[in-house]
Amino acid sequence: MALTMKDIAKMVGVSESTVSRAINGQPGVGQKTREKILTLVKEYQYQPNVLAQGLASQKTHTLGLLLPDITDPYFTQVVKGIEERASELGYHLILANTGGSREKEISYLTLFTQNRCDGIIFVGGSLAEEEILKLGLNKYPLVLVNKLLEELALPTLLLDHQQGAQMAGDHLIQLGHQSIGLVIGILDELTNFQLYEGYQEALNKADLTFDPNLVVEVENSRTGGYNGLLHLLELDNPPTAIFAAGDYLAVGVVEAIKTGGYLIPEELAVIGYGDTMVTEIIHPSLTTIKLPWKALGEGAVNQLMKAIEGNVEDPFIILLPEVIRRQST
Amino acid sequence: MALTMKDIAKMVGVSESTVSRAINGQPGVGQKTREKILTLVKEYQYQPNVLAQGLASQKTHTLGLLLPDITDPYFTQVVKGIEERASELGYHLILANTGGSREKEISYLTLFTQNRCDGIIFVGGSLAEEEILKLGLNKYPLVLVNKLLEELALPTLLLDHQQGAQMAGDHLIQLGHQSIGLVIGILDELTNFQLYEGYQEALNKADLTFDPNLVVEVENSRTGGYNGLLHLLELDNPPTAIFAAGDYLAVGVVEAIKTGGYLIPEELAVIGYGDTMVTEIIHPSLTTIKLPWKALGEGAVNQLMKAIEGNVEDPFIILLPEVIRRQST
DNA sequence: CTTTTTTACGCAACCGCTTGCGTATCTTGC
DNA sequence: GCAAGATACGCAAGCGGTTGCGTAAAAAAG
Repeated sequence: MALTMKDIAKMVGVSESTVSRAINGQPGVGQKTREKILTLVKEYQYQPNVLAQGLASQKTHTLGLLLPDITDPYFTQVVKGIEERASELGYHLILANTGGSREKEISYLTLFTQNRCDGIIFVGGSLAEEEILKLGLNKYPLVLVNKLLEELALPTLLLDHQQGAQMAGDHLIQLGHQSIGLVIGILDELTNFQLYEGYQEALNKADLTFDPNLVVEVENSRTGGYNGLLHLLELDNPPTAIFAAGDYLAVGVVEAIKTGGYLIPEELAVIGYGDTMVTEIIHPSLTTIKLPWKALGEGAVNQLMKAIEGNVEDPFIILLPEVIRRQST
Repeated sequence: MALTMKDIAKMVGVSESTVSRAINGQPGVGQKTREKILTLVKEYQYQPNVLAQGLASQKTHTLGLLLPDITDPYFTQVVKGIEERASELGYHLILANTGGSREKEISYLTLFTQNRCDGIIFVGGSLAEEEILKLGLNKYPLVLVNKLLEELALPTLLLDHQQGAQMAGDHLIQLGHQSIGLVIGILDELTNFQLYEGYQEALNKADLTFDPNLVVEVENSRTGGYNGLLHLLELDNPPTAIFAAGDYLAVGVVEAIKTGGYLIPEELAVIGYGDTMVTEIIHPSLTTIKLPWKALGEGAVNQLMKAIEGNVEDPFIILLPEVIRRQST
């Protein structure tokens, strides 16, 4: 059995309260006593029982992390950011992989709120407003990442996809392109729609006219990208550059271009979106928009800390992407 | 404040002990009382305080998960397997991303053993025997995944890389190849050495002579693979098939072959190792050896459960890979 | 050297749940 | 209808810490 505070107290010849105060750096302990206690603590490698601590102090120094899929490469970056920041602040993480199932989300959430965690970070996921309310989570320290519940004023961290698309457009325009094709997933999805808007905005700013024919809406996959590009090549005036609004789309696009025998970027430039690992693996390597997923995670922890302390100044934080230039433009 | 057991007890008009027993399905509670309690519990959504429970019962129903890098796509599969199985069994996970730093490993391990977790799963990582011993972990419920500490008889789960390489070799041999090149990372690394042995074994079994010239040892990366293949092409009798002992190596190899103007798989077949996502993204898609990472995670939890109960029958479990045939062979 | 203020420390209640043991109540058998 | 055994339940002592409050001792003030 591990050492308890009582043991330390007995060895030093003081009460448990004094030991507790000494360890936690609280006032009310004499210089010499404190040193004696701390020395013993070091020597015997005493570590307080976190459960007892949590029970007594109502603080667990643990954060609940809820996400739909831990194998998603974007989310792992978020997790890494969260873990690093949390660890710096002396917090630990309980991991809940929900697989997107509402049932699992609810079950984990109730567990988390049941005196297990000081706060919760909710990445993606499908839970809606009503359910959050029903669980009484709206006034629990909870931060949403990459997920917007408009009616709840919960602290939220998002990526500015609109801006990201605009940066992609700007990049191509700066390189002299006047006719830019957009290969994109279905616009019903919010992210895609935001990208679509950003694309338009970039054209507007540069006084280029928007041509709906240059936009192809496809399934967000490699084959989607492939077919999308073939479609664009059939136009009377095919574009000189493509914004493929997703890296997998971009891979398909690049493949289609190469199959068609065109040169990248000389005859057709391509920019992707997302900066997954595939962008460096294909040839030519892909210029893309890098999304600050890890920073999103770090920011989430910072926000959560504020939520725990009860003073979130600015509930909405929106992070900006960045252009990573490689060989395809 | 959440409901406590005392509240429930008061409502039903019994003592806390009875409530406790009713909830935990223990004997010593009358049929009617039990029902009354359970109804109230449902109605008010009472959930016991896990900290108090853990403190009193010395069981936390929590597992510690230690791994070097959560963004590694192999590890995430392991994590997924662990999470699913643990969740099935009513266990939760504390996540420790150590970045491979010993300091963090030790700090997390001591935390875990400090009444926080019922057991630990240690994936990869750099900690050596002595340190495990020093932490008194050799008799703590601990399972190693993808990491071998020979002198400690800790329950361990490994992948049979030797067998995997043999399967790769067999596959190529069955397709009629007699001269098989091996592009591999440095042989000092255990995994690579095992792959190397498996390759030889496959040749032996088929009565093919082993030619050291066909083996190139390179850095485990895309460029490593690229250069490795160029080297093989310079031989007087270049091989007709390549086993690239890693998917990234394989990507480089494929690139080099395509640059050289050869056809895959007609003139040169390629098989990779690992089945990361890249294998489906490159063209032609890569035949590869799939490693059962997720199963490794599930198995780890099963072993850990046995370790917690104190009866591990067979401490060493070795899982077999599988050939995934695609276009490159 | 006394009086007042400050500091150092102990006491004990509490956090919410578990569990061994004792007793009142209920069955069962004769 | 009563002794003996089984059953249902309560009591109270933990589990290992934290913390408000009271007091004795030390330091500062007069």
